[in-house]
Parts: sequence; structure tokens; C-alpha cells
Amino acid sequence: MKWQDSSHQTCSVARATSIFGDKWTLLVLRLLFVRVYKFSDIQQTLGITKHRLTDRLNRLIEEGVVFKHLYDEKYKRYDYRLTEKGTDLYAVMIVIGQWGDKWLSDENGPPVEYVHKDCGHNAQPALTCSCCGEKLTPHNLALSMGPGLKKKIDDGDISEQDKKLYANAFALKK
Amino acid sequence: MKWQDSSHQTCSVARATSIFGDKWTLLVLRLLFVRVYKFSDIQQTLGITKHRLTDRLNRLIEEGVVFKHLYDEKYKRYDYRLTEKGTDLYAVMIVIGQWGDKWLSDENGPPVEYVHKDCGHNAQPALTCSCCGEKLTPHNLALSMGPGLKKKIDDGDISEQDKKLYANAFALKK
DNA sequence: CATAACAAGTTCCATTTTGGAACCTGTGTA
DNA sequence: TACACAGGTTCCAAAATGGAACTTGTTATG
Repeated sequence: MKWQDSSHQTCSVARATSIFGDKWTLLVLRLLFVRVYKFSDIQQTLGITKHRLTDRLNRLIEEGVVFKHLYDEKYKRYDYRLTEKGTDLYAVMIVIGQWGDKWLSDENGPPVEYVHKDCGHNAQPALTCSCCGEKLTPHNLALSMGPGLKKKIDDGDISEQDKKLYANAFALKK
Repeated sequence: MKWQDSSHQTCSVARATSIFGDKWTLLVLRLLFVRVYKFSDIQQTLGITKHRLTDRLNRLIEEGVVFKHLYDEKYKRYDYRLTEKGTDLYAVMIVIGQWGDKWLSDENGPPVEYVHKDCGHNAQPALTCSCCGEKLTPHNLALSMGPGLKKKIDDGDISEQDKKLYANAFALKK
């Protein structure tokens, strides 16, 4: 079976990975976060071919994650910047980086550390409940049916397989 | 240039995406989080070919993210479970799912919602500072040099390009 | 005892995606 | 006029992927 168009997927993770679930896209986005905006800089930093980079950037533009930005009036040259949708991937970057820091660092420790400028402290970014501020784990966070899924079920617009899958996901205990 | 071996990358995001930065791996991991453990169930749910799935699961086992678990003594059958390293990808899943919920949902809204069992409320998982609990954004979180990078620089074990890149990343203001 | 069913793969080959190198285009500078 | 630079595009070979058929080990069924 072939890779599906994101809009046909029910699962948000599947939809999201259809945008950045490949070898390069997340790495490109990471560079945009650290202000490496220019085509040639991205290309050289990553060692990606021009062809591939053009491809990926165009996909990101199509998806509204990135936009072209005129950085040189005289030469009419454009670089690539994150839209609000793209900037909102910040948490994804941090969380992936953190996992890598923890589990993939060599004996010398992680390459970077995080500082929260407002409180001035070295911070471990953590996923917490917006309501009570407690740390979230697979054991204390549950999924429940959202309106998008409810609609699909009401309309019969969902496979038996997906139905079972979500029933399973919602039933998770402990 | 070809895809690099994770251990040769300085950046934790690059190391991490060398493990799950492809079409399928994150989707496989997501199923493991919702307790779809069996080879055949994963295969059918995702529509991935057996060949590919075998490949991905073996990679995940090699990387210590997943392990084989005997679920049927009689038939000597194994399924796949998350190790601690794999379970630690929970925040990654949630954050990606959340981004998809926000930006890729259709007009009917997100497929799922989140409930924090301890406080009983519908929760928006958020990335916060472990120290003061404030929400983290690209504007209030800074990167600083970690021991892994310091060692590499001291040893001269880093390219000029990476050096510039990190200098740039650390200099980010506002 | 033969046969079928099931889970978990493996093998083979055609298709698709990617990498690498060379070429193209528009603009300004020497 | 020639050259440099940024940002591509074109072309082809190499690598990754998909699809279908086959394999293996085990138990259930007639």
C-alpha cells in the first residue's frame, strides 16, 4: 500500500508525519528555528542535494508551514521563514531534541542545554497538564473521543479497523 | 550525500530522526503506545508491507527502543513492546499529535482530546519550564552549550560549519 | 494421518524515491 | 566582456519501497 494523503488519515500523528515524516524535513525545520534561512546555507549545512531541498521546501510552503521571504531587494532574493503554523512546531523540536539528548548522547553528555530566560534557570522542558501543571506520562494521560472522530463515526466515514483502534486507545487504563 | 549514521551527528534532533525520521516508524511507535503490539495487527492497521515492517521493527530493536515479548507460550509467538527508551518517546507522540490536532484537523475538529486522570480535567498538554512552570516558546527558551559540544570543540572534533551553526543557535535573542 | 489455519516472516522483482553531477537563469561586479 | 553568486532544473544511476507469492513452525479439524 502506498503512502496516504494526509487529509485521508484520521490520526493526527499520521497527518503530521505525512508532512515532516521523512529523512530531511525535520532537519530543515530545525535550521529555520536557529535562523539558518537561506537555501544555500541549509543545503550546505545538511548536505542535502539542491533538488531534494527544493522539493521539501515547496512541500512545506504548500502546507503553510514555511513562506518565502524577500531578504535582498536589490537581487530579488528570497529565503525561507516559518509561518505561525511552522513556529508552532517548536515544542516538537524541543521534545525530540530532549529525547535525543537523554538517550543518544555519547559519554560526554548532551550537546546543548536549555535556559528559560524569564526565570533565568537551566530548565528541563517538560510536558505538563495545562490545568494543574503536573507532569504528563502515559500512565496519567488518557485519550477521549474528540468532535472530529465523533462526526466520522456518526457519518459512517470510518473503517472498522480504525474504530477498533480508537476503542482500544480510549480504553487504556493504569 | 547519503544519510548519515546517527552517532556521527552532533545534533540530537538529527540523531533522533535517524531512528524514527521516516514514513513509518513513528506510526508504528504510536500503535505500540495504544497497545497494538502484534506484527499482523500493526501491519494491517497501517497498511505497511510485511517486509518493511520487519525492517523497521528490527531497527527499533537494534536501537533499544522496542523489544520482543513472548505473548503466547504455546505457539512461541512474540510481539513488540516499548522499552523505557521507547516509552520515553511519549512526549514526542503527544506533541506531534497536538500539532496535528490544531493545524491539520478538518472543520469537525480534532479526532481526540486529552484527559489528565489525576486532576480529572480535559487538558491541553503544554511544554513548560521544570523550574518555574511557565510555558516555553521560541522567545523565552534559549540554548546554551552542553558538555557534549564543549568536549567536541576542545578536541577539535567538529566542523567549522557546525561551529558556526551552534554559535548562531546560542546567539538567538528575543 | 492429511489438511487447513494462523502468525510471523523471507524472497523476488517492478516501481518510486533519492543522490550526484552538470547545466540554466537572472542579477550585479571587476 | 567575463565572471561570480544564489537559487534553482535536468538527467541518469543507485537505493529504498511496494506487492505478491512463498516458507516455517505450530496447533486445530475431519
